Amino acid sequence: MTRLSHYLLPTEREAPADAEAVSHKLMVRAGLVRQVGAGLWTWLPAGWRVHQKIVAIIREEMDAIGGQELLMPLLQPADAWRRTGRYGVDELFKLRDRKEAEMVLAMTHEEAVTTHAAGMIRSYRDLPQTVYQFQVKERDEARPRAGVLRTREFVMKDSYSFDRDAQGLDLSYDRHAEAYAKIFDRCGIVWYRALADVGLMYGRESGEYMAPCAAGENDVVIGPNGYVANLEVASADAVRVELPPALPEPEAVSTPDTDTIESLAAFLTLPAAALTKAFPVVKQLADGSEELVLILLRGDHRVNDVKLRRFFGSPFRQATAAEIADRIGPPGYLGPVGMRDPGVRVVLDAAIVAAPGGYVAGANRADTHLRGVQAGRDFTYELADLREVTAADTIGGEPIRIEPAIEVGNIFKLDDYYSAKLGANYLDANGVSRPVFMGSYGIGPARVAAAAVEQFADTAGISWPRAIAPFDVHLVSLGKPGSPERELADDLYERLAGLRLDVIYDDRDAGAGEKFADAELLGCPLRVTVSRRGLAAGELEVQRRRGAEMTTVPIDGAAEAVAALWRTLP
RNA sequence: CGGGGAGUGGCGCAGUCUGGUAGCGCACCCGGCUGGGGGCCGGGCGGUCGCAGGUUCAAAUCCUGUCUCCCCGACCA
Repeated sequence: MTRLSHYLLPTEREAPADAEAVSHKLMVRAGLVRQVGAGLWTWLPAGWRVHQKIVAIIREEMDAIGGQELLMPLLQPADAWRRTGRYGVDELFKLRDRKEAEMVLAMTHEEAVTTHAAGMIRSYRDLPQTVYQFQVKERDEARPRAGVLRTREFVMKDSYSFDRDAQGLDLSYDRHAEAYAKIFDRCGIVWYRALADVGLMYGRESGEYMAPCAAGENDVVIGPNGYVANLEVASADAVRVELPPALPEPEAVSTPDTDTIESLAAFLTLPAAALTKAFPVVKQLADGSEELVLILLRGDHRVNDVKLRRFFGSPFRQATAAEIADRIGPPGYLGPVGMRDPGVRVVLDAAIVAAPGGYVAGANRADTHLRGVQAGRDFTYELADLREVTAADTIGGEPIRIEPAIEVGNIFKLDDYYSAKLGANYLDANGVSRPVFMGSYGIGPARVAAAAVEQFADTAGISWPRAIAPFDVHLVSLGKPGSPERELADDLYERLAGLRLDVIYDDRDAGAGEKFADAELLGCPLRVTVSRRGLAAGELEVQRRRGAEMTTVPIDGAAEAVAALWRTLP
């Protein structure tokens, strides 16, 4: 019998002073987690029950698509990480053993699993395979934050698929996508699958599973017809803008002390969208060479770094003041026409040419801008979608939303990136050696829990989806030990447990208010109250946590009635 | 990594400017009352004031160094 009088559930009336996120405050207050250090958390018994319920759901769905559970070590030799090029990653914890051998604490397990694949998979007959584990990951985060949302150590479900070729990988990837949809639906959270950046090191395709919530660190763009994309990669139609007519040729305008878009717009009494913003960057190529590029955007738009990096296919940095002065013009008055070095490459954001008319651009001379500038006629350019979507944009004429969200899972097509580097090859039916095609798929159970807290909390506390609540029923007994209502509660506990419900039984010698407040804080889907009052009336009070609706059930057959009600809950 | 803030009993805080016996609320322990929204009365326990060094007759308080934690941003294979 799980009695609250003997259960380690240290609830707090007040949240930690330094907590900001709702999930951080409530998970601490409800006695689910306690902090050990920055980004390092202990899961207390009730919190661990939530975590393990999420794990159980994931395990069932991974098994359902043929996943095979295994366990790989957290502590690993550095060698494989050097070979995949990931040893230099800042977030990777590095250490030495007593023999001074270089070791790492794994942040994921591609190196280990691919090394195993290289040793165990020989023939096309050995493929496909999918393995998975629940294992701790270690990341030396620059800034852990928001309770268990962003930590340095956390359990991840990571799975890895091995296929003969890209088509096989596509199937494994799709099967994971189906499993993930079931997992997040079963966990009862609101989620989106978003288009995502694959990063520089990765292959073809990836998806991010995003749970919208206020504490989210990512922004997702949600449009019509199921369009959902991470803001990093999202595209949309910019707000239309009325432009001044194009002039036969650019015309210089004196614009003293207008080196910001705001001041220039005010000076010319034009909307910011009728101006152009010049953003000089330096593309950094793998061979160490660099190239100065001028990015041109509408005045009301911002550069999206991820899009620009993808466009270049390489990292970039902002140009230095010296580089700008030498080859373009004075800061605040940059533009594509009349650059000191006319050979500087100009890349135009697609939103600029979407509207006809003449733009204003810097003249590359102090205190001077040009009016009536037309791309193509006045300068040569390349076109690319490089701007960050704004909430005012539309898609197909429909409005969009931008919501903060937390990434609870992701799926990647790695192709042969790791297998090629670590020699994971097999012989095909013709005896030809080929690299294994891999996929990598993660879910963070802690983030699923935190997202559920964020999404459903109210002023009284947490409101768990029933599938991942620490307990199904919070049984509250009022009255003194030894009283008839206590005896009834004891009996009810056994009956509910007999119906395979998980019950937490508040048998403490405490006031009703305290017990109710703790029950609402902990957030189990049903609260059942046994009291003298109810006993006299022959009924029990049942409160649904979500919405706080009260009902009563007759004492006779109460357990069955509670179980039936529980099955109807979200 | 840049900026800002904070370390005083389990939690939340005051005291630091202006050096002089370490306090408050909650929690906790004991006794009693109460028993449907964190109730009441009485009596208690608990703190090397993050750490180290210095100044001083005397340091939570002043000085130096250091560690840790939080928030915003950058970053986030």
